[in-house]
Amino acid sequence: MRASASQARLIEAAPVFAALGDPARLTLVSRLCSEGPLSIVRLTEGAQMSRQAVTKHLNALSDAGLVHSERSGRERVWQLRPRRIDEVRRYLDQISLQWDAALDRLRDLVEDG
Amino acid sequence: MRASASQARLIEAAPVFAALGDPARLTLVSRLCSEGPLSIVRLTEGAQMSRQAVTKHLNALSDAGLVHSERSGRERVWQLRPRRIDEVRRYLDQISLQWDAALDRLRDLVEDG
DNA sequence: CGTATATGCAACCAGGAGGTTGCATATGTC
DNA sequence: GACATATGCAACCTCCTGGTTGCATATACG
Repeated sequence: MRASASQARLIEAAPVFAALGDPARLTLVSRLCSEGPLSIVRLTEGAQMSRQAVTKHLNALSDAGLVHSERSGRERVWQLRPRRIDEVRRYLDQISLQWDAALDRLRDLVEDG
Repeated sequence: MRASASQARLIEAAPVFAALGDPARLTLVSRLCSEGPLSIVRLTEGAQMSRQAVTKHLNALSDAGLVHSERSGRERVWQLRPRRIDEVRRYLDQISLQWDAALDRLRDLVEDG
């Protein structure tokens, strides 16, 4: 596995990180975690912003593949996509692995030189 | 562990995710991973932006605790803080755990009801 | 049908993010 | 000291983000 290949894969994670990088959105994710699938109105209760703002954040999370929704009667119910979370975790594992490998190479350089 | 407590901890991760949520910054992180500590000029080579822009991104990563720097002669050398990466990974573990717990609760509700 | 609820959509607005350029400062080298 | 290199700092600009409000639409319910 070349560094450039794994780097290209890592860069794909940027939109996901960006989606998680907002306190309001992280709060929504957390609530969907602890309370399960919820409608927009339910998610707006307790969130200190308008329903429309909540919808915007949910769409941002959806674009990143972190949540998905389904219309149910006159409600739209949102829930998490845990798979995507696991993918992000694997991205971070990749960073750690690359870092460990870099440390090894540096050590070898010192020893060889 | 109450949900509100773990949620509060999760929200603290937002700035770290935001720092990783930019392709340019993820590229810098990746390069520091694969090439080890680098000066600003070295990091600017290959990055398609000015040295000052690179510095801004490095400062953003630094604010999030993901990198740190040290002056060495007339250079400033930047390197990763792998500990912070591990912390973020633990945040994601927390999301997954909460999600699994939520699924269990939902299943119990169905069975009990 | 009429009414209340839940959502969708669009216009609008302030502030910050990400980029640039220009210039000042610090360090290495001769 | 003179010169080249590496960085720091500030002003400036553009665009996107995150928020709002207002109104339209869809569904439940009597």
